[in-house]
Amino acid sequence: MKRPTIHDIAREAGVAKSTVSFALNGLPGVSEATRQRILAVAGELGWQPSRAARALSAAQAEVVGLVLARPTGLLEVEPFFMRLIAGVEAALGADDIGLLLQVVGDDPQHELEVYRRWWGQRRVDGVLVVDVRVDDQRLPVLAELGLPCVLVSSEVPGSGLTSVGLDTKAAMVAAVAHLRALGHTRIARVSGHADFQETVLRDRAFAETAGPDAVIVAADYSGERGAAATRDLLLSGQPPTAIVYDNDVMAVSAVGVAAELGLDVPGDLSIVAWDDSPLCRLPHPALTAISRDIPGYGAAAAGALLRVIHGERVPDAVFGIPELVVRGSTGPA
Amino acid sequence: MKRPTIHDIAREAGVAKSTVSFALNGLPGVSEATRQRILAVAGELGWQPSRAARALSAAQAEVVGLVLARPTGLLEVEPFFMRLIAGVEAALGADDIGLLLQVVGDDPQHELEVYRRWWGQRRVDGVLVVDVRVDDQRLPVLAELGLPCVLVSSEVPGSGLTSVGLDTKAAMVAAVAHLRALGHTRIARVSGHADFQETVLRDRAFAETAGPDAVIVAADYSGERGAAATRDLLLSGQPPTAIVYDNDVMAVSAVGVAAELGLDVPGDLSIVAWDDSPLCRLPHPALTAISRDIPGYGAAAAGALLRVIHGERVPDAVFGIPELVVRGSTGPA
DNA sequence: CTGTTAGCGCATTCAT
DNA sequence: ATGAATGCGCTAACAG
Repeated sequence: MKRPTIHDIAREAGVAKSTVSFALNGLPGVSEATRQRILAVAGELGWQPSRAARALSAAQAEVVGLVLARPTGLLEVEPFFMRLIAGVEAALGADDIGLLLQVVGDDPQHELEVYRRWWGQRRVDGVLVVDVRVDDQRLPVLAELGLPCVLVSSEVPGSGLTSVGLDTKAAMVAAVAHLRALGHTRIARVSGHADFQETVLRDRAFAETAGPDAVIVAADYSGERGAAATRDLLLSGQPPTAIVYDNDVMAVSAVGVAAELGLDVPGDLSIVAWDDSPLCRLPHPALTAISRDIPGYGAAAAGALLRVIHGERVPDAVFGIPELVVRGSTGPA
Repeated sequence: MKRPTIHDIAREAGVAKSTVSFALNGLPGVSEATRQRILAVAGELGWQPSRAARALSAAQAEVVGLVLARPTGLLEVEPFFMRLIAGVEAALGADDIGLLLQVVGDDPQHELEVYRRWWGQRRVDGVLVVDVRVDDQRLPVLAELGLPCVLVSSEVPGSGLTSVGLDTKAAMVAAVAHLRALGHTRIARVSGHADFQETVLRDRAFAETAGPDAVIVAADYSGERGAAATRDLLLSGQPPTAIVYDNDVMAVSAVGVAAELGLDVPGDLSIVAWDDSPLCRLPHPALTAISRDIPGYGAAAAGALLRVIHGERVPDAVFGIPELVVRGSTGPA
């Protein structure tokens, strides 16, 4: 009544353990007849390989890790991560690789500590790294540790680490062009964490697209900061007629701010969200948004990680084509 | 330049492997002097235990699993899970137990398949089970497999499985009492998945509190269904003046519906959300909500799971005291 | 084609 | 107090 082992199968089938191992792993060196018999016995016994034993022997955990390092107040309402994870697991599932998740506060030291432990104990074979910052202090450590990883981020030239990115520029162009076409000239943007690399890229893309003096107010992806930034913009001397937000959460909060100030959306203010999670359909009017295939993105990143773990040298990649989904929150200037 | 093992430490310190093992694990049978020397050497060498070896030897994965089985459209915007996970890991971190996460579509068979694999391969030592349904088909399987688990749910009498729940009745009473005090008499409720056990409990609590003929419209936690239910209610012959929602997402969408219908919140409609995630502060007015310590709840459930894994018989428990946080979305009838 | 054997790194029992 | 020996379940190199 205990877990059957290869040894049990061997005894039951009247062959040697190694024969069983070969048969089970589809390796040559076993006659088709014996292989079938072994498989049958394994099936009857309900045998499943022991992960621990396999991991020890193969020196492979068959697990990849993901650390989420944001204050939970930010994490829990940010749909991006669950969507990413869903995609990651789709790619991992085929090889039956597990995903070890760790959410740590906002402490980069803590995050590095997790990587050191995970890799030191070979608890994971590699990790996916999100929220890459400018001059990210994690990157050199990761490189030095030799922990296989893929940056879920645009490329980071000096790092020597593989990245899988999204086309930020194209997305920004789509958003701004849409607003321009509606006649907007005073277009502003409320950005995410100022020291995320992605934010800097969007800053640049926005400046190149909306003009160098287009206003950007820095926020941090949270509803609070997003709302505050929106208030600042709308109560300023020259309020914008359209605002592009760096995520859905801040864009949703902007609808609230408009209501609070008695402004009509999109009559007085057009709003563009970024990511296009189901959050965009919560407010009225529903939000026009930059839409990207986040699950697909996660799957691509996970696929790249598997190859990196496998020892391949994987080139940086850019995933997918952003699209603008027009809903009620944008209208003529 | 490769990973040091206990053997290396033993050689370096001039003792036997077992002595090193004893010293490292704080077991008696080693002189204090040797212990110190061994610890010093281990530190110099940067030794870390191999998880795979330890797991094989101890027949313990030191990992617990969590399967999330909802359509991703629902998962990604539901803050509950990330908050729960944050709490779970807080409890797991102390013992350095990992959390293996698996998101599967909406397929209960698929979920059971995951449990069978995880347990068959001893990839996890136990699991946390969420979204418990009425006559949940997973429960007997879990019990039969002998996979240690804790239901993140109110108790399920016949199941033989340990549960950690929240005080649903108290929460409902708080919500309804608040609305009653404001003079509301036509109070309705928009519920989550009809076949979740929690929904049934809330149905009953609502009927007991708001009166047996208080209207309940069944939805599924999604913004779409929540909005549709709200529309149904508000466009009916006797529209309610207050609605209690089973989660934050549907409550936020209700603000949108009110705006769409030209109704004032809370002037024409009072809204109570359930969970009190940061989502509640996104709309204007901000949402009054039933607040529960979800991270704490997750930690409690994880703690119970650890004890179950340890072989203890853990009694069902109810965690924490729900509170009503009053914000702008509720007002006099 | 099949069986024997020796690790993987750690825990632990049993002698010394 | 310390060291030698064995097993966890699987893989793989080797000999038969």
